[in-house]
Amino acid sequence: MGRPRNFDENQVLESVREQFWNRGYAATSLQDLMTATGLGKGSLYGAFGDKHQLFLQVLDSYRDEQLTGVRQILTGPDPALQRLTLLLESAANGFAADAHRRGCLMVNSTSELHSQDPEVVSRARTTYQGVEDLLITCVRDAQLEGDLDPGADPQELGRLLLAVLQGIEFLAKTNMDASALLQIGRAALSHLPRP
Amino acid sequence: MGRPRNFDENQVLESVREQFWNRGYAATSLQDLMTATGLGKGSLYGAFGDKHQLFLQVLDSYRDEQLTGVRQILTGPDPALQRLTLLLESAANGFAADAHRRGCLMVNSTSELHSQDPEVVSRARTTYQGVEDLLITCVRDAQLEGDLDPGADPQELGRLLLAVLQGIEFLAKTNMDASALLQIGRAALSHLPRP
DNA sequence: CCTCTTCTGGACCTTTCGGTCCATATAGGC
DNA sequence: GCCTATATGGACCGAAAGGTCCAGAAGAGG
Repeated sequence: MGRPRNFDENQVLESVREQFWNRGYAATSLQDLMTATGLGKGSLYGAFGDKHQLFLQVLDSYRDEQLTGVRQILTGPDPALQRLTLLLESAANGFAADAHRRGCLMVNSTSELHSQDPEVVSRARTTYQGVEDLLITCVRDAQLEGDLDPGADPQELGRLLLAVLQGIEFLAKTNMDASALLQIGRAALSHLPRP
Repeated sequence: MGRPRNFDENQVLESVREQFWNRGYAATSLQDLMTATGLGKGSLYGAFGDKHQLFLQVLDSYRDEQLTGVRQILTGPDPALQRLTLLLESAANGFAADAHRRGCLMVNSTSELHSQDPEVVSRARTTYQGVEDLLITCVRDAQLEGDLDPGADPQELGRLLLAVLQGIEFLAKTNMDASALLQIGRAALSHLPRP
């Protein structure tokens, strides 16, 4: 009943995500979103609510994709230590490969809005809690496989790797050399306690 | 000659910094800056130029203070390894102690503006290049003092510590527990290669 | 004490912001 | 082929943005 939507919601969310990613939340205007999606205000408001609600939906889908990506890397068939290496290396390479060094949308959004928008903070918290859990599990696997010191605290190592990951993300935005970013990731792993 | 300034420039820069720190660049309006400083537009524009120029001056003074603070910690009389510990611990404690978890102004500004404002990126780059240099020197000292493996690459270790520092800064903004932040800093140091 | 130069605060301007509203278009259900 | 319900895009709104400008205030120098 009624007239059907004339656009694909996921596709619109992708275009909107690009805008927020390129300019940040406050600096992207409704006009930017309209031109990026080709939609009018009526459609945007009807389908997603106001600017803030639309932004949160972008963050939700982004978080889901991020967690899925990390999970894929950290639960592959290779040895656990190798999976951890792959994660850090692909993060460093990925951040460096982006010509505009945009970094991670969730990180940028958190940095911009954390002191004014609890809903953004809550999404950041669940995202990185999720990544932390995946890392800890993978560290535990590496201990079971005999590649890391079984006496070490897996939570401590997982959190350390999470911090290094975020550090690489930020330093990429300061235009640090790609080789230096990679060096940091490899250094973090090479100094984990061995059995 | 002429009427003298009716305010202290450094004091005004401090008030302005607080505003930018609390709300970010795009979200603080000229009105915010006027009420925060008690000055009119004429005075603000006359003394500091437009909003963007004023912001850059805030970043400059902030960078100087940051580098001075880090230098003070990393060149103290204690053993070098202990100085490194002090830096990471005071960073973790400092970020956690802020009730609003505002993080570092330079980091927040970089995350918000790096893809639109090369002048901000350049300030971030010099800031963290400076911190990196200080860290590398301190690592080298620790090697000379026999507390770290003299065969390790000091640049690699310094950069790793820089990344951990930035990681802690970010995770603080996601409301990670203060104890977890501290744990990360200590873990990073405890797993550095010993002689 | 008068003048000259700079500072000061607010009036004012243009533009753009996010958001609402509505006349029209359009497909599904009967 | 209606009728109904939703989608659509743009007109429209008040508020707020950043920036300019100016009349008056106020020391410093002679």
